[in-house]
Amino acid sequence: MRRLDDGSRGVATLPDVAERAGVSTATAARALGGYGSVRETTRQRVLDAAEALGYRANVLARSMVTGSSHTIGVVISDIENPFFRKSLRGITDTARSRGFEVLLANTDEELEKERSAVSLLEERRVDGLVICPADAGDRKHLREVIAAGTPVVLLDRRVAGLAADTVGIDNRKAARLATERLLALGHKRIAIVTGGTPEIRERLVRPDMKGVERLSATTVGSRAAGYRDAMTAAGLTLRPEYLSANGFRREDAVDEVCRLMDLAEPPTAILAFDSIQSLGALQCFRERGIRCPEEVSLLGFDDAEWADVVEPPLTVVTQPMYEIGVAACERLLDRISGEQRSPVHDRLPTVFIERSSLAPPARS
Amino acid sequence: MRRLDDGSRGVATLPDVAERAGVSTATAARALGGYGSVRETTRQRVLDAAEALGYRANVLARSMVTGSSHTIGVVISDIENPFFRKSLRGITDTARSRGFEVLLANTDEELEKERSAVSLLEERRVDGLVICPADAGDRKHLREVIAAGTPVVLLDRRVAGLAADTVGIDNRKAARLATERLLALGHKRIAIVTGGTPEIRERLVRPDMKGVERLSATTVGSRAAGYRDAMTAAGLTLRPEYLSANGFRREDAVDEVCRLMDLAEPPTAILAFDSIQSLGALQCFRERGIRCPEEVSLLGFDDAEWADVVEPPLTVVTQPMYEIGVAACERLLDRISGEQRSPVHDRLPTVFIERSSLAPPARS
DNA sequence: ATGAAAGCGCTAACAT
DNA sequence: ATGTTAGCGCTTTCAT
Repeated sequence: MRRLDDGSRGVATLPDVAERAGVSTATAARALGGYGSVRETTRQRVLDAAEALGYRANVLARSMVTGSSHTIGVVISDIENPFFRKSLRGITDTARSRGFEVLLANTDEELEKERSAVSLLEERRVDGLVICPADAGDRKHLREVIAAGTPVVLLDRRVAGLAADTVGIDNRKAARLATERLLALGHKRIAIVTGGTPEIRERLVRPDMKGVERLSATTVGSRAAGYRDAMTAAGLTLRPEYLSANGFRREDAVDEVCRLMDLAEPPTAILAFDSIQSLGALQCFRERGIRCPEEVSLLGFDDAEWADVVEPPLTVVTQPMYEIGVAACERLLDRISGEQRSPVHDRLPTVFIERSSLAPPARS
Repeated sequence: MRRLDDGSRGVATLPDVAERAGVSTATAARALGGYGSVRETTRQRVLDAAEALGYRANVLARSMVTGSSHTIGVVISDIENPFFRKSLRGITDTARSRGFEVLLANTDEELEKERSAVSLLEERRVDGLVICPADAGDRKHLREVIAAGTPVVLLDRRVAGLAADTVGIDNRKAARLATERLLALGHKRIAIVTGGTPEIRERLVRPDMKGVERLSATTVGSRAAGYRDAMTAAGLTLRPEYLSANGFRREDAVDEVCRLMDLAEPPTAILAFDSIQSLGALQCFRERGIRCPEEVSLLGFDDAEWADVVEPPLTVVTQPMYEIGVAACERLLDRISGEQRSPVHDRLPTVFIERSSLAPPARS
């Protein structure tokens, strides 16, 4: 064991193992790495020596010469969000099963944090990145990392003009279907709680929600477009006051839903764009003593683990969160192992789970 | 930019920057790293060259020579568990603010996965580890990594005889207090849903729960001991059928709580050892049409984000999950930067949050 | 203040 | 089948 005296950790290195086994480092490396050819007896000798010394390969050193760190970076906005958390699990499970480790970074939807995360991960020479890009703003850093040759796959949100694979769902269709369900129940006053930023709100409230589908925040944009499609197809006029985008946090949603319910003509149904927003709506109902679904129906995106245990049990459109993570990671790993093709956009199917938060509108 | 032609990524290296700036690599390194001494004009020239080439330091190479990867490994059982995920957020936030990255591994409470996770993280030369050790079994791998000189801090669970810092709460006291609250309400038939394994169950059901406090699964053990302390202090006899340990997953908890409620003399109050168990209990109540708290009271550990929105809103004993993560990470980082002291066991305070899932026992 | 040169621990030609 | 050797990109003495 080398350098035990100079204060450093007493870790055995390849030369140590080689010496003990009485072979060259090359042979030791071959035996340990299971490549090239080594006589069986030699291999055994090396393995024994490694075992005896408690040898652990230094993956960093290996990465330096092979140029591959066998690490992927995951950049998501918030691990607290059920969507990302479950996707992350899909990513890590897949990565590990293929011998990759995962470096994690939270951005809290802040562009600056996203930039620094990407930068730090680049410095660590990750072999690729799974990113859920911040909703708006400059995408230079993403363009650069792709240009530098690092494969990137986008999770959940699509970014126009970026040469990266994308994995998510068909948001526009899912939102349209969800809205149609509400419409079929007889609802006409349907509000959306998007969790978007104030800037997004400005786009939402343009006449006829024109151009929302081209919002940089593609998830919100697409879902909003799906909502608009269904509403206009039903011959309904869009009310700007039913289009909410007040921030992605739960408190924001509580405030927003309360505002909605305080309207002279409150909505009879609410479509919440993610589980945090649903939770906010539920909290508002509880605080105000508003009965759901008698007074207002609630339809949410994402089947959080608590969705069937709240009051009322929540009817949801669920995305295959874990599978989205798996698919994203697989796409990435394929690219890393050299697959060449133009960017693909995977759209996984959603599922409608009927529970008890929907009812026809009350006669008023 | 080197090797752009041989197919590798077009990343600039230190020599590239040095060449362009017309200095040696040593000077370039000094300018970039901000150490040693460099003339101001030289430094500027190097910085400009780096900027122009889009130079990103290769942290791996740096690690090789410095011996520090500025990375910590986090080994937890399941990121889906609110406790771990909030702790993880505390860990990552703290690590990042001090310039460290986080490598994540899930173990699903499986010892084998824990072993391999620790091993893989060691190979990556993490500077330290935050581990929530599997509940039972052999701890050789932990002992070894500590012996090899890698600092380790234990999250949530304590392991007897391991020279590692621990960060968690005073589980025994928290459980005793929780049980006393139930007792004060008049409950005598109080069950615990621990989420432990069948092996743990065997220890639980020994006469008078003797020796539970010495269980290898220290969280369950300590909490069970706290429960026992309160029950015996109140002069109550322990009923083995009220001591449940059927697995940590939600379905396990559902089954177990249903079994409890099917007893000839079902408990009038249940103490759930984590939020997953609480969720399971709630689901059982819902499926069986059991009214809570009228027919049975439920007191849970951990304040999950849904706790105030379920029916009934859940009364809980909450651990400062985020703060536990922060403290664990800080302990670890201090050790990494050379702090020497005998292992400490931080016990952060718990908070009791009164909501609506507790009531006096029904007259029967 | 700056440069030359020796590694960190490993892999990968190229020899033998 | 095995050994020799030259790096991977960086930091760090030791000179100058």
